[in-house]
Amino acid sequence: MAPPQGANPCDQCALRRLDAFLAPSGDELRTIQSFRVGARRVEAGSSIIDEHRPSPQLFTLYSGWAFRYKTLSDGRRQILSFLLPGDFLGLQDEFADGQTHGVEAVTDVTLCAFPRERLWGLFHAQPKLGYDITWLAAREEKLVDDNLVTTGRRNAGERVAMLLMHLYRRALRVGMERDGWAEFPFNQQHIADALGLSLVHTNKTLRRLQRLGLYRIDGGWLRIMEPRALEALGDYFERPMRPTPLI
Amino acid sequence: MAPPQGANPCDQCALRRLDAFLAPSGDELRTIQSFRVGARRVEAGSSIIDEHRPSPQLFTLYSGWAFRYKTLSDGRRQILSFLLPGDFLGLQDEFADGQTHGVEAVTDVTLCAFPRERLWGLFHAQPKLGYDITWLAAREEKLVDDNLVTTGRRNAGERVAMLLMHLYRRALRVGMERDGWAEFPFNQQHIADALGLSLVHTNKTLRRLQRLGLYRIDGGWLRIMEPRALEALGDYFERPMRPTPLI
DNA sequence: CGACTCATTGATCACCATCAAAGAACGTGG
DNA sequence: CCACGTTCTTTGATGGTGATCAATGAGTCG
Repeated sequence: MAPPQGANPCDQCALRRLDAFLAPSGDELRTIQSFRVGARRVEAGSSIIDEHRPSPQLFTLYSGWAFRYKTLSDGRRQILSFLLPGDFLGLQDEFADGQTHGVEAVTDVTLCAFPRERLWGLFHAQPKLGYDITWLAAREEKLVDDNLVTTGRRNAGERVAMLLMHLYRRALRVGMERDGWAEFPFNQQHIADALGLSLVHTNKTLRRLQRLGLYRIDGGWLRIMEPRALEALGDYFERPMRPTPLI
Repeated sequence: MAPPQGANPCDQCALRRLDAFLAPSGDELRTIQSFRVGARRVEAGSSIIDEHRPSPQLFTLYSGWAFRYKTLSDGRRQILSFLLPGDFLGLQDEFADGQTHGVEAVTDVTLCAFPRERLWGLFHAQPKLGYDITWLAAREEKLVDDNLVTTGRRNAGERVAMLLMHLYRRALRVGMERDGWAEFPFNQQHIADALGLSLVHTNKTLRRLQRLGLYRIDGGWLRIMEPRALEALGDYFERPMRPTPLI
């Protein structure tokens, strides 16, 4: 699960073997590798980026699941988006004057770390990588846009349906799948915090959809039994995604 | 209100005189100007970017107010964020395979237009401008993050308080202000759609906060009477923003 | 003046939050 | 190996926030 070690770690990056990611040119790969300053490991439940302290590093999530969140001062928490392998984190800090979000690991997680102060240098040295980072930022915003529609306009059943389909699709995309079951390491508190629902109501809604036979969750794995029904219920039809850059 | 015409329109850009924006180098300004293909005018209530058809152009909003939105298939609408002069629009389309958002003008609006197919060329020619566009994208995502916290975790009074402070601050920043009153061209349907509330409940909540003397709205202008109270109610304390790039 | 849009208010109801408690799963230590 | 603590899930009961329905008022335009 840990990123490769040694002289040219990015050459052997397991993520790059996935269809989900674009192959960079040799030059680009070398630049990425020289931008990289090492790996980091964070265990399940721990903080990757503190909500109120800007991180001196940027990361690409290499393995595991994480999420971005914000909390109000009385403790109410909103999960903004979930992070899977290949996602780039910490970019917002660069421009937000400290008013940003936290990132927490759901499972044990490994990350590739990059020094924030060299971000501009990366754009300068390889404009294509700058373009790719913008791409990743735009994709990330699209996720939040979708989540905002969910919390703003969908009811509980629709929210759950949308989230299950969304996470299932993303897990498949990066190979977190076996025999039609996708990794699903979340507890109901995570789901509630992502959907803007209470824990109790999240539970009741999940059970209702499960009794209808739309999906099953077992031992941290999710299987979608009725994708059409869940898509229709959530009014959420995602097309297969183009391959994206991987920094 | 329209952008300057002539040979070197960006030299006389009124927006660039505001403290809110960073001054580009001469080279950068020339590159921006050559990237620009003209101006466009859209009247209040009309569509700037269609929700389901990717736009062949990118825009910088030059004057007026607009908003980004998504609708569900049964017509429920969620406003994702509001746009003010200086905001850059259409970037997401570049990477989203058509699954994107619409943009609609609240007031009459003018825009500077840029050809999408030359975006990569811009990054290539002037990496600094690529960096700036990433900056703008990250700032935009921060707005959506905040709105997601609002719809997910704030109650009606908190939502309204947060939105009023947010829009007031942003309007002041770009000079849409006179004697402590900020432009406020929104109707209650806009506010409801942005906050994930019904029109009726939005009205009742607005009236309640107004009766408490926290703010006043009159003829399309907003005055905040009790900024501290609104900030505390919304649990939303925004620090003054650094100057941002202007493309 | 009539048509239209938008703001306002009251009445009713449902979805979801909150409160409370018990069950299931798991790890730890006695 | 079992008792116990911890975490997570599940269910029932109750209440409130906000949705929905309905209607009137206010302002504007042709």
